[in-house]
Amino acid sequence: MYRDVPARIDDAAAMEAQIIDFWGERDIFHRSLAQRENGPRWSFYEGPPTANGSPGTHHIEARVFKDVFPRHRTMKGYHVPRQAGWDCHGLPVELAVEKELGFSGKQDIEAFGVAEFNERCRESVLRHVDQFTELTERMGYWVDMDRAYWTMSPDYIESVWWSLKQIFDKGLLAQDHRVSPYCPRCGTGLSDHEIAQGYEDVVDPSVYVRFPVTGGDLLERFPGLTLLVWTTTPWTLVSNVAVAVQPGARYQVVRAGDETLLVAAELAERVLGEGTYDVLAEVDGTELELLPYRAPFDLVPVPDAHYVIRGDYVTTDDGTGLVHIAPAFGADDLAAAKGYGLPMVNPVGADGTFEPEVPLVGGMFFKKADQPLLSDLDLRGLLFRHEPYEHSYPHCWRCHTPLIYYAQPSWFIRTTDRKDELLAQNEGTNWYPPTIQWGRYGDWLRNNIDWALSRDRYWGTPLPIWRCDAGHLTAVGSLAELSELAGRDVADLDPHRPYVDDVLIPCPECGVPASRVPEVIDCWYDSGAMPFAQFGFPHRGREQFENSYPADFICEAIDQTRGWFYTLMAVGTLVFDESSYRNVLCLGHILDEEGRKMSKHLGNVLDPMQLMDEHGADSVRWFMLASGSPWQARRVGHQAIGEVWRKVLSTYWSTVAFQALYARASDWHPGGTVPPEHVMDRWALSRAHRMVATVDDLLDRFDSQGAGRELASFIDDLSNWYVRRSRRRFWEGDAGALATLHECLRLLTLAMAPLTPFITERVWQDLYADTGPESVHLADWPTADADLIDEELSRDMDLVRRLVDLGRTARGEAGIGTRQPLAAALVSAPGWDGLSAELRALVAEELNCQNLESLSDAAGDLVEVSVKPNFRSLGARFGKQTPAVAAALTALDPAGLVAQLRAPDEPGASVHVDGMDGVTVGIDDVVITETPREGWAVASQDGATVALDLHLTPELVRLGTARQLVRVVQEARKSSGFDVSDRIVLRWNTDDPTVAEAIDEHHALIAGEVLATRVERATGTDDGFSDKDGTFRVWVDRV
RNA sequence: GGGCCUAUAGCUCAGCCUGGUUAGAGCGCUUCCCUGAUAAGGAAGAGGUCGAUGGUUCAAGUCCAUCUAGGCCCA
Repeated sequence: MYRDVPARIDDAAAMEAQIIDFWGERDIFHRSLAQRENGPRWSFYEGPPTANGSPGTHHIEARVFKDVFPRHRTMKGYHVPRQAGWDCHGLPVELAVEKELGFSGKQDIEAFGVAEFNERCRESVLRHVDQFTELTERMGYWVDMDRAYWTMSPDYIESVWWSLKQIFDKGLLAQDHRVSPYCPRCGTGLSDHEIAQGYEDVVDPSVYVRFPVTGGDLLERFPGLTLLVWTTTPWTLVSNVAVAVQPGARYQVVRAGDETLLVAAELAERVLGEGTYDVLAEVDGTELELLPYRAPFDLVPVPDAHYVIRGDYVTTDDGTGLVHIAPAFGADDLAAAKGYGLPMVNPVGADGTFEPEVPLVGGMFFKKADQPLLSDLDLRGLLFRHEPYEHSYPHCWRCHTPLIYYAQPSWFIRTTDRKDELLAQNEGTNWYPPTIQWGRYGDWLRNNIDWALSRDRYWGTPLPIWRCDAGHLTAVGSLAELSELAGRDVADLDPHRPYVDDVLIPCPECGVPASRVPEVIDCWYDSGAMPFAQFGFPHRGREQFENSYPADFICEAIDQTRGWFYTLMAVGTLVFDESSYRNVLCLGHILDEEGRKMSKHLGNVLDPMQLMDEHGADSVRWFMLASGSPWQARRVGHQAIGEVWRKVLSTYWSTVAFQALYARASDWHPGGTVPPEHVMDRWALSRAHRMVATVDDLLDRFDSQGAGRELASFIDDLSNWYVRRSRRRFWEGDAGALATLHECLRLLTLAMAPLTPFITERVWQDLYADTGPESVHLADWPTADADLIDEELSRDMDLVRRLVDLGRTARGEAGIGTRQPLAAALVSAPGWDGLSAELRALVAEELNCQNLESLSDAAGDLVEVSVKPNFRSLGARFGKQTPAVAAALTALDPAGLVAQLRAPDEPGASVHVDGMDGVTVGIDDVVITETPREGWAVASQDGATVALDLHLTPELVRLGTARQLVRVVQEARKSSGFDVSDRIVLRWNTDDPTVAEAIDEHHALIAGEVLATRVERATGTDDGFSDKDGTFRVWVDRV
């Protein structure tokens, strides 16, 4: 028996809260996993959100997609364990804590104490994880949070250590001096994918500086020769050691005013201005090699330097083609300078300021040094030109400090050694959308550079490498291993700094004490290691790991292409020679209603909890899944989410409420199967089974938008066609109708359950839990029965609905309401002749016409025929000749042509076309439109015509009046709050004798329609209900 | 400078892979209709050079090229 179902859900959030309690009380999530334990495995990896702040609306997006596909697969019988995870380490957490403590750099942390600082970091993580847990539960994301992996847990760290040791043993983990972007505020280098997050547009000086040549043949030929050098980082000029030119490029010695300048031929005009100089000579870049010059500054000693060198990377795209070289501050610079044995000059300290003893700029932050240096150059006449230059420059993604390209020792993973394998792994990965694979992501892989792994920080996985004074390196793969090496039990040690730093081991090679290197690792490595570290593999969880690797499905937003998607693939490929995922769904970002990124800065952030409390989690979920394309940036707003409820979920609910209302009213119980006989029932079931097959297929292909579209369209068909057309049968308690809607709603509820788990659970509890599994989420995915899918009936029903629409159009244009019965309608449409009597009756009833006839049966004179070529079918047959055939068809007498085409024993009509032989067209090659000549209200579209007989007899008018009265009485019943099965006494009154006559004549019909036990004429004229013209008045009383 | 995405009604978006001669939906506006479930539903009206140009084709919103604008990502 159904539960009593309210007509409306007024408070979606309250309903959802009850459902969350229900799931919790009955442990439905865990049971949904347990009951599939023996099913085939479908492996999903949860990308851990960084627990460094409060969750935002964009977290709902990714988490909905991570929920819907595992739910679908689970219903289909797969075992889909879902372990939650939290990304605990890293700069973001440290920065948040620094901010809380009011720190401004590493010195403060050292003074405060690393142990205490890391304890604060741990607390901060716990705090933020609580908020994520709350969001996750509220939105109905089913993921196992009781067994969540924490990247800061000792088990996890040990797994990471193990994998790093694997990589170390393969010779792929090494320390190197390299120029890499470095954040002077945070005091650490950043990896490439971190830099990717932090480009900001800035205005830097673009300066052209004179470097006077001090020797060589060229100077003898051109006294006063000066190199014109371009740079956007004037502060690096202090550390200049050389100038690089492109070998093979042409350089010109030019006379401009009283100066003799050297500049790339291609750039001379752009730099100097057209017609302002004379070219004195032209030389190749190689001829300039070793040409000495005077450095722009003499603030720090730079021995054995300051001459022109070759630089293959130098371009003549911008600047002057003469590139200033400062090896400490540019990767290319360092490489080019190395070949000449040039010194590396670095007067900038780790905090980003010039060494105090440097004249002019000592103690100054590097960026701040540009201005005084430029003024000095200007004073000395070396500044040729100075203009602002807007470009994007990398900044620290957390603290927004401009990064400095800085030579320093760092630990790298040599991913470039495994580039081909990474490309091969990518080849075997399915990307949604596919363009990412060889677009954005493939591009990144092809330009792969080594992974800068180390961070000179505190709160992170310590790099498990011990080094002795002799420089021997020992990689350690677990605390047990460390205990063995150290000769004491450290199995229970917190593997974080500073505790792990206190463990010394005798170097296995030379026996002298070795201590851990000071660095921690990039937290992106932590998350990339989750496929095995989430189980603590290989120290524990071996079976779980082996059963789940690689993942069948992962999903995050597009910013992870160079983040998690990369680190996951890189770690997997390096450690196991196989990428850790097969299918990856890559989501577009969420924007605000104006199409801008959501950011605290702009104040356009939507609070996710508030959003769900206002609209319900189901509406928000549906919006994320089905509104617009998931892999494109989308705008989120209250209006769009509210519409989901009004259009989709509320319509679904009211159909459920309708079914429950009439099932209960007629004491109907689900159970015995009633074979669908009625044409509407057969149609609805066919439609429902097709919906199930379609949604299943789309969800298999990760197309939630398509699935949502199909579900919404089915809900619309069910509510606004099946139910509306079948209402009378429900009033009568028709078992076929009730059984059909029961089954359709069951299929719908199951198919929709992965998308909107709350409302479907509510419906399941109210209608289905009695006769099926106790939760919709413990049910099996429904099987689409191909035998019940009737394509012919679907096509016929489409025609019926088209004809009904046309009939309404015709009524609208004639100004005759649908309630006024008409005597006849004429119909012409392809397929009309094949329509069954019951479907024709449907059209007649819907159009309120007593008779339907075929227009082509009507006398020829009454009918106007027009013929239009059907280009689609003609084009396929006649190609180039299509227009000629079409023109010939149009020129023919339409009536004659149609007669020929319709003749039973002829294959078609032959048409004369100039220059062509034996052209024959069939009935499908034309669109025939038939319309009556006059006296009818007509509507036509695409070869279908409905014509209404507008002639009203007094009988028809009286019947129309009766229908008007019925309608008013129904309205009266409703607004009086009567139950649908209440019997009434109906009293009426009117001044119009023809109206009275109509009511008298049809009183039995009226009584039946409105459930009146008595119909009587009254005398009063006040109160009651009246039609809008006031021609009659009615009173209703419950019996 | 490179890569990718987007451009269709006032707004939000389908349609494009697989070309067919009257380009759709929702929201909003106007008029009308229907309604013993519905915050619904239906019809009509207003609103489109389908970003621009060129090409392929009998036929282009759809395929190709170039360009413009916006966005994302990278150097």
